[in-house]
Amino acid sequence: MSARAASRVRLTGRQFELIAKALADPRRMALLETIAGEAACPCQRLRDQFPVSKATISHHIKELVRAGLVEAHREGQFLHCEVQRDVLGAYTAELLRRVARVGA
Amino acid sequence: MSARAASRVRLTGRQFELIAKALADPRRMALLETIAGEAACPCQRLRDQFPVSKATISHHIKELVRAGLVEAHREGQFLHCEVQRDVLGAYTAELLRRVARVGA
DNA sequence: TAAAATGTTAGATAGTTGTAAAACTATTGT
DNA sequence: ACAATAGTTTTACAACTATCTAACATTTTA
Repeated sequence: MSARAASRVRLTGRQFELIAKALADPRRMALLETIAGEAACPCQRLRDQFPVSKATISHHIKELVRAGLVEAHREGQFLHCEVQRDVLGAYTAELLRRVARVGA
Repeated sequence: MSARAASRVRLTGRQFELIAKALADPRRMALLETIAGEAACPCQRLRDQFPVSKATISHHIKELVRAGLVEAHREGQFLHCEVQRDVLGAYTAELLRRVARVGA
């Protein structure tokens, strides 16, 4: 099902770039992994697990949302973050497509 | 076969980071795509297609090799570059694994 | 209302990096 | 040997970015 879902997502060239950059920072990648480990992860839980300021977390979340890898919605004072696996799937598919074997 | 080949490659955490960073720059990504489009691409062909100095091309190639995405071997005065699709496959597999659905 | 908790924004700083010019090495051709 | 070609390395610089502190807005709780 995840492969079919990924094929439904259409990435623009710009989004492809944003995703690649978002994934390039190790800390941000780690944050994404933590978000992926929870159904709906509030930012505060991220602060408990990483030795970074809340400003930095906020910044990284913004980049992940901008890339489309994460969706965030407020619930009162909390910001719930949810990973978008279909977008990541579309990225890996496009990545492999761009480097596909010639004439195959 | 490409999926089986990818599963044979084992990425260290360090290499995972290097690959992510190597893919993050649009120009370097474009170079990788061009390399992938040829059986064995000499650097000079890259210079013809991109408006960058040879120093810059050399630098990007070095990063791609460092990440393991490209293998290069000299043949006389030429440097032939070849994309390592199994490494890229291992990267995408590891990426999806790290963000896999919980308990699935 | 006051205080506490959660997250955002603005500004500053330190580190990283993409780029080119220039000097260099190494190979090929005349 | 000389010149031309292919690529590397060094150095320098401008742009970007991860990070923090401090001030702010918003929501919950006492």
